[in-house]
Amino acid sequence: MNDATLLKTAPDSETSDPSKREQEVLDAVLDLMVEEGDRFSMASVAKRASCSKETLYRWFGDRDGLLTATVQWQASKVVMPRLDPHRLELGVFKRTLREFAGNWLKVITGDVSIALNRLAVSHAGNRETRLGEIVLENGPLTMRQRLEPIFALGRKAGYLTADDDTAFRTFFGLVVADTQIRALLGDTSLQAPGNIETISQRAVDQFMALCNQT
Amino acid sequence: MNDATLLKTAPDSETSDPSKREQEVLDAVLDLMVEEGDRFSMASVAKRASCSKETLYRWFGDRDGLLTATVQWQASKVVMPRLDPHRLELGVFKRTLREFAGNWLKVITGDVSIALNRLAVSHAGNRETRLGEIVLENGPLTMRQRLEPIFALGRKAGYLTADDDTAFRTFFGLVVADTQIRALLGDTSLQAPGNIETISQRAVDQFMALCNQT
DNA sequence: CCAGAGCAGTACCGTACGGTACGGTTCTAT
DNA sequence: ATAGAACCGTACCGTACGGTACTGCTCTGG
Repeated sequence: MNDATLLKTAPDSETSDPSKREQEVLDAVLDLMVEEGDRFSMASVAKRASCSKETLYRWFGDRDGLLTATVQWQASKVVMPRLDPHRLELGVFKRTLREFAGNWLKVITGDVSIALNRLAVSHAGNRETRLGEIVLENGPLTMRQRLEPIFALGRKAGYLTADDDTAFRTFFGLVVADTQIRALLGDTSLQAPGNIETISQRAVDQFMALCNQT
Repeated sequence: MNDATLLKTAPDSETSDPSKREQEVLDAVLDLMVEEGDRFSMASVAKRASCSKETLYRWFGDRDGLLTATVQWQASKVVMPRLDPHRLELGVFKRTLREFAGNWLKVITGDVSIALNRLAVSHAGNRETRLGEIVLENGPLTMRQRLEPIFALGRKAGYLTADDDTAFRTFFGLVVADTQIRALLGDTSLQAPGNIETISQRAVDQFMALCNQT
């Protein structure tokens, strides 16, 4: 059926997709991460997922392997809407960017994203682990990849003149601003409803004003 | 001499300024924090600072007290230039903002700031500790306080129409963008020399373009 | 010169946790 | 039906670290 039920028991956790059961374990880890940050024990994971510690170690190698698998699992779950219209009117362009911005803000202010980024940040800086790298790849860098084709279309239609570097940096800054770092530092004053829509709207307007100047 | 040499031995570490010797200890902690993040032991602090663990506990209460004192000590060291000209020509206004932006970028990409923010981020989320709160207050919130009088002057001179909330969020976003989160996640591709000047320049130009629209 | 306090250095204690071993049970493939 | 593997639950081990206790040394005030 799935590779985790084969005799050889998932040889390398980094290459194979997690089985159903493994996914349950990883979701348990995500829960614990939201609740306790980095301070959960392997025993608590085993208990929460109703599995044995031995199984955890057989499947994921060690604690860091479990964390890595969890981060990758979450990354695989977050898919951003990818609208790629071939013809691009200004209204559609702006709406696309607004949706993108809103979606992004919702993701980075979510419990799981905050927990994951806290984990990655606190583990970054020591070699031995690739957590920071992975979150970096699946955060800003992936967003950039998804944004670039939209920028390209906008550029083609004459709405935008800046290069990808500048455009992305500007867009990121206007949309995210201090939201993420404040969330990571524990600021809870961001949960005003409708806040995200207001911010997305303004950010895209500002972005257009900047990139649309002749 | 100073209160730490009195008989009562620094009753509450949160209220009194650290003595010379205490400052040496706190600087040792900062060093260790840069080197090993959050994973240094009290024993390693004692060794590095050539003091006894007992002294650490007498002065700072417990590990969290030591971390808190360290964060506050560093915060007290970082003073941003505070130029407040009473008359404000456009050139001076823009130059002031550029210097502010450059200084800020230099701070947040520095080793110590990164280590401190990593620490605060990883400790945020659990009650029991105020580290996130403290870094938040001494990071974005202090920057905002320092920026507001400058904004006020600019507004008075007609260079800027946005309210403080919008102006600060916009300025922060354009200046910092993804720099800080990438640094915290371990991205080292930011050390290009002259980078900061380029970014500051562009950010302020963009800021003026946005806030200067009639 | 002496009394007393603070401190460095070190030994010590309790605990929590990463990682392993093992007995008993369930599932599967033949 | 049965052998064998995976797996759960739990007991176990070693270690690392937070926090305390103890022993002298040093410095200061009288």
